[in-house]
Amino acid sequence: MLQNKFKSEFAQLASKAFQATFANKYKETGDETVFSASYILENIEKPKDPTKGRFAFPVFRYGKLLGDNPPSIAATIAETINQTESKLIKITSIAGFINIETDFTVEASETIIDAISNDGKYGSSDAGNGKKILVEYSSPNIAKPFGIGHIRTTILGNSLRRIFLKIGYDTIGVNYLGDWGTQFGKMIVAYKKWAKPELDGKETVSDLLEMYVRFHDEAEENEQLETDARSEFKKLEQGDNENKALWEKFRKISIDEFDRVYKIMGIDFDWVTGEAFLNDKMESTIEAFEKANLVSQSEGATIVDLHDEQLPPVLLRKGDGATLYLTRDLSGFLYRAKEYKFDEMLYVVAVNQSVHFKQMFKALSMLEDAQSVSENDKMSTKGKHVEFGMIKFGDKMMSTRKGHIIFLEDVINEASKLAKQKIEEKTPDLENIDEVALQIGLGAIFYSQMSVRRQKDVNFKWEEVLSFEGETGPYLQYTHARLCSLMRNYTGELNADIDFALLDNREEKRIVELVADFPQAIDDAARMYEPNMIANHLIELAAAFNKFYQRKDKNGKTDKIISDNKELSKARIVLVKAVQIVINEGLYLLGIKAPKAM
RNA sequence: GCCCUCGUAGCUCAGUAGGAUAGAGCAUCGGUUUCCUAAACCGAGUGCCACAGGUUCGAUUCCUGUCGGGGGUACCA
Repeated sequence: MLQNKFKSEFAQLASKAFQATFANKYKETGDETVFSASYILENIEKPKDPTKGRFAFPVFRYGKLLGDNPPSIAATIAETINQTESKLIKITSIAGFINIETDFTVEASETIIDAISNDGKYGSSDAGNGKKILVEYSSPNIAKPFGIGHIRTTILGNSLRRIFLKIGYDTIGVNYLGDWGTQFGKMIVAYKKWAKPELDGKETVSDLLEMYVRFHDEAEENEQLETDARSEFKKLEQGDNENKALWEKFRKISIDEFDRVYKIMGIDFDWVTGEAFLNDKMESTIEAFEKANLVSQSEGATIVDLHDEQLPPVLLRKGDGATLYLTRDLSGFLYRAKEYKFDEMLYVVAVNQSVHFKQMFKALSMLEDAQSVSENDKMSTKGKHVEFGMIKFGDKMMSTRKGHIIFLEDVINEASKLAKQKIEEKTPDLENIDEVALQIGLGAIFYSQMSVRRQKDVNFKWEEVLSFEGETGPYLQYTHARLCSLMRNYTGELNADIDFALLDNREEKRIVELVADFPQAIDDAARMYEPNMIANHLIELAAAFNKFYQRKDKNGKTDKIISDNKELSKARIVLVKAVQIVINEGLYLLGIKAPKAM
């Protein structure tokens, strides 16, 4: 990264400056590490207020060591550095901070050339080379519709997959369908009781949902239904033909439906699997725990006691012998560990399942301990629950069981309908209106999920998801369309001979910095499993650009990007191109399409 | 009861490897277009950063406790 060039230049010079100016004290302290270039490099920070400087280095910790006050130290070091006539950086100091300004022409030219020459690859890195990461996300339940409740895992996971690919990981996006479990007992009971013969073979997911909701309604009055459901599921697990046929039917209806919705949304997976896939792997999982002497019987169930006051035991088998979700997840982990030898396994699942994952990782760790797996070969430490907050609707939690659900597709339709109205009003000549309207509608929905840190609970509000103004997906898309429009309008030459020094106003400078910092935003997002950090960065960049786009000159007239001043226009248009590349790529990482016009 | 998580402007939220006077959007009010896409831009106001301690030269950020919201706490997922 370009930043490192400036930072290490500073670190070298500052380290020397400390030696030169505080030679005696420097020796006395006996602590030379804090004066080393590498230590200084590590502690360079970015001021929250960008007008303070490109980078900053606080010297407070040197106060005691050097027996001087921080402002004075900062001033002395700054002065010394400035005497060395560095071409790359210029130093000022204030109140204990050394502020670093970079040579703007160097930063602008290198950043813009880097972005343009790499195009879509700008911001890519090899940080993850040789490493494999699995990202499990979306994972809808068969026989249930795709509700708004699944939106966060789907959008977050899709984005994380793209982010890790971007930084060089061998990335495998996994859709782990909920295609097994007691809920199928419920569905089977419901179907056998209430299926409409005339619908046979034509049932849709809504029909399935109707039965599911009816089951829960009636089960409140009639406990027998729950018992029946458990026994139907057990029959299914034992291979009962009729139940198996029903299960396959439900599964097919659902998967076809999911595929259709994923296609609309532009969500990709590398491996679509499910719980049922693990059916023949369950026995060996339970055996492994038995061999490790970790299994016991309790209240009729087969359990693994985690010996942890905070964690309930893992139930491998229920009292009736059937397996549970956790049993299947354990099997899934062991299978993936063996087949993929991953370096990380991310589970993008809501926070209300955190105990489940704690139990799972603890059980796996105990298993590996019992098997004397060496610390280096342990897989149990590589699982990570990437948890996110719940979606509420009108202060109520969503609940499929109560039929309390907003269909994702309704949200998509509503959003694109609104987008279409807006296009017809603003740019009626646009060619592919329906396509762009969908992209914008999805942009609004996707962004609404990315604009908040994942840990937070979110309230689903139509007016928020359908908002196209301010900090929204459509704002970013609009900015992108504007950038594309500028490039279409530019008819001048675009040779390599560009005078970057012409980009000298504050707005242009800010834009260059944000373009330069884009790779860092990607790394941060990956480190924190937090696409929100990319979304924030894009908003900042788009805002900086829009400000520049509409800035006025001394006479109060718009200072246009494309003007009679050919050299200036050329320098500005390459900046425009660089911004367009970053926004396009950033939106891609969030799973959002960037139309060229809207 | 215990565990996890969140608590920043009227509303929704940034501020995530502790730093310099805490920032955006929405909403409200006012302004900008003889058109490089006004889905934009400019201007105006608002904060005991839930509360109380602690660590630190420095805490919205880390630690402890309290209060409040949400989630979870063996045969659902």
